[in-house]
Amino acid sequence: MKLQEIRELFINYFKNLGHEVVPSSSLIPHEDPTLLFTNAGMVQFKKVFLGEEIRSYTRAVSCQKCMRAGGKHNDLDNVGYTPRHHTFFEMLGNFSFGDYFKEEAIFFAWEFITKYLNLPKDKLYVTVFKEDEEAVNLWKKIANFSEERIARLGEKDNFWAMGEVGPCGPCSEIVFDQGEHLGCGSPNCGPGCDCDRFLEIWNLVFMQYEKTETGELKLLPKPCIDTGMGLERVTAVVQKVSSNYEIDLFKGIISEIEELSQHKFKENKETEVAFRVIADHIRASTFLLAEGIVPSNEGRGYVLRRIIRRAERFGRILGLKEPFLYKLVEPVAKEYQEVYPEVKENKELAQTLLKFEEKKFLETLNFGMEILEREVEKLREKKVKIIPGELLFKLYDTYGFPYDLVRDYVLPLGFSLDLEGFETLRAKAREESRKTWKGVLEKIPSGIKNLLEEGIETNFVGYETLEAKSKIIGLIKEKENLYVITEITPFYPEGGGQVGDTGWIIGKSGKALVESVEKLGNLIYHRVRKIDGLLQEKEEVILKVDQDRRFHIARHHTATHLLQAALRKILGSHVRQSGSLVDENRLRFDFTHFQSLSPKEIKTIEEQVNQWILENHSVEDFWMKKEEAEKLGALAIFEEKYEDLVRVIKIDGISIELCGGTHVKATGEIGLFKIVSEGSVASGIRRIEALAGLKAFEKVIELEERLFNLAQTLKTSPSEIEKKLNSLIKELETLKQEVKKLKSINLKEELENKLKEVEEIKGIKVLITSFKSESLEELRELGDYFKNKIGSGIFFLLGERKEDLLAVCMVSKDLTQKYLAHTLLKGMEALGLKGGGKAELAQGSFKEKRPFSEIKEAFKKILLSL
RNA sequence: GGGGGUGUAGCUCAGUUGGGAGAGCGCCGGCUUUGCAAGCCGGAGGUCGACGGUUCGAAUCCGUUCACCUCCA
Repeated sequence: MKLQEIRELFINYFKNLGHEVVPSSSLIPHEDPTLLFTNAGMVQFKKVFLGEEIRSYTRAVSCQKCMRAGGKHNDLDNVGYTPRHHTFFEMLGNFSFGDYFKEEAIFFAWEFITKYLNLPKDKLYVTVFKEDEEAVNLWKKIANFSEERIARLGEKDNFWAMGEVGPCGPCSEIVFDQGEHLGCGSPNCGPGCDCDRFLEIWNLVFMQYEKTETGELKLLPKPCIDTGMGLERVTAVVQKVSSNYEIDLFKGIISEIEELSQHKFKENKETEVAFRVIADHIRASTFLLAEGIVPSNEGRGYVLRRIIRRAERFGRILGLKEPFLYKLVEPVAKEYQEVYPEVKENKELAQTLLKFEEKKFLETLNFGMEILEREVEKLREKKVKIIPGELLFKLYDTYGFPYDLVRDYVLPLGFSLDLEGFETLRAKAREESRKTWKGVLEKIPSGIKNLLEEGIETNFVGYETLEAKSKIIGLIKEKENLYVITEITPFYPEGGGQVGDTGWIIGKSGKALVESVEKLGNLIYHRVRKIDGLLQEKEEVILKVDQDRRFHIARHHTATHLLQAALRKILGSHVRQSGSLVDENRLRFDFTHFQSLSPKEIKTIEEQVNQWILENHSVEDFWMKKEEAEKLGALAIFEEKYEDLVRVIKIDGISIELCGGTHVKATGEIGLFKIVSEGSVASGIRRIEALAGLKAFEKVIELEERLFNLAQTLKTSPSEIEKKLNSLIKELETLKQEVKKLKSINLKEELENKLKEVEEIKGIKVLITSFKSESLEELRELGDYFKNKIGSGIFFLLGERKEDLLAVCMVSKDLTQKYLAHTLLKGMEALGLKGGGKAELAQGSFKEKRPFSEIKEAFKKILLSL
């Protein structure tokens, strides 16, 4: 049976038992900020289990894509060395939300495994929680198991909990005996053993308790079922192969790696590990990229980068030293595109990004290699034969150069490695990083949190109206700020990249200016200022949004949607929003794209957006189920949390986006759209800033005015500016040349006169003179002139500035044996000079001005004294 | 969120207790050559990432900040 068939069989089996077939949710858990990736089938049902969400069904079945890398579950470093570990895998599961419980769950599992997958009964065992006699009895009854086929294990293995508090319960795992030859040989070896012989294939969780904060276990009124069976693992068992990597799904991927590397999968232990790593990681990378995650140096993007780099490193073992991963996207897509369309849709994007990332890693490696070579050379000179832990760590930590590549390079050169030192430093750094974690800054006023806990919510009516009457239900003063909470409000609270509204709250005997509006849960609070008179609790007030400002914002927001649509149309569908800011003055849009936009592209984008504005498409908003919106192809921002019912903004024929913001009614209202800047925010992410409506018009006027002013200054018309400017530049250049010539003639005369001032002291040519110069640089140049002219000698030049005198002392090289410029200069310290320098050149300044003659005499004295 | 590193000419980089901003490649002009490759001579090109401080004087020392690389959370 193929993997594909097992997946279908499982889904259909439970579908026929009345289970709702729920599609896999995204690898990015939108509803759970504590989780980096979806790591189990139950993640998307978490809220249902917690009783915070109610669905129209009570039984569900799913095949969920999962990722275990980074975060709590991290299998990354095991992948390759074991036959079972994956970063990416699929999890089959059936769920009961207060519907059936233990007996049915066990029965279904048993029936599926024995009757549908036809696994031999004599190879099957189970483990149960040691206190769960109910499960023991059910297994005896349903599977006809004798006591020795049931292993009773402790809390660590067979008791499951969602977190510190919340639903939990015992679980039971179905174990498959792979045969004695894989066993550990221990006399205690049995179904609970960790060794390769007894393979856990299906975990059934019986959620029957709720753990309270005091640690007490309360019985749940409606116990639930959550099960999970790794698809790759069960397929391996069904297909009777000894590792997950030998199932049908990996065949195409493995043979492509063989083709590329000219090595065989099972050539030896080392190649086998490398093949597994690459096969696993390319699968994970393809799925992550297909979900819109881009390699970066933090969060999920960082995990992706690590996966790619790890694959790259193992590729080197197979002699793959050029980018190759991107060539493996194709065989991965082939296996999955039917079931996961996102893989097919984002295939090209995944290939491009992978290649880009691979190239970057090669650069990193080259750079690290250079440093390594240099350091190794140094060690050789010092006759050290151990690579110190500090060096290993520095290469790893600072330059991202993996330790095993260092090993491969230095071992043949006869070095050993201080691994212990390396690990110590690494552990220290890790500890340091964890320790300084500060947690999120709490800036929400406590009074508002209290209101939320009381269950108070605000009804937002700002989509329909800009003015509303309501009752004040909260007045909170906290530090400098005053907050007003009303039953309903037309004020849009900051969120979704759109700034909050401003406006006024008007009561019978008071008026307040709304400065900012924020939201906590469903509670909207206004921060207000400048109270005219007094607002009172429970009072009826009028809430009035600043209408002009709101329209400016709406134009910018709708323009943002048009911009995104235009970017996708012109640059490609890999463009995804990765941040956006909309206020009354501008819009800022960050998106994934890996090179800068050409002026031509920018122009085309501007033209497209303006074209759509002229076509005056209608802008509609409506609420719909999230799944339906996704089916329509609505663009959703990743990492953003969306409820089941979502608001959709549809610009007729152009774009559909999930969005909570405020918009214009038709694109024509935007009026004009103008991009003002394009640049980079981080690697792979570009930023565009643009203006809409009146703000764009104002910008154009401003540009026009500047042009006009420029023309006036240049005494020409705006159309002639370039011509005029060019001729001016040319003129300036010739004038510059002339001035230089004249100056040098003048200067030459002056300098020649100065040459007459040269005296001989102790047989040395000495020149002490002053200039009307304000810069040390000039004095140095003058000094150079004399030095060239006279050759051997000592030169002391003074310059005059507003506050002080500058001094430069130069000694020609042949005299530096006896006279040092900086010693000569230091000798003048008694006159208030500060400075220093080297043998040939010293410079400084006199803090207070002194007559030239005095300085000259002093300098001569010093010379004579030496 | 924290640690480490980098930022100097168009590119790759040097710049040594703080004391004259440099090299190679590229670019422009001239010469040499039948032409090309090359060679010779000359030239342009720098807010030394930004801001602030210390100092007579900062690319260099200190502080802040930004960007990029990298390890970790």
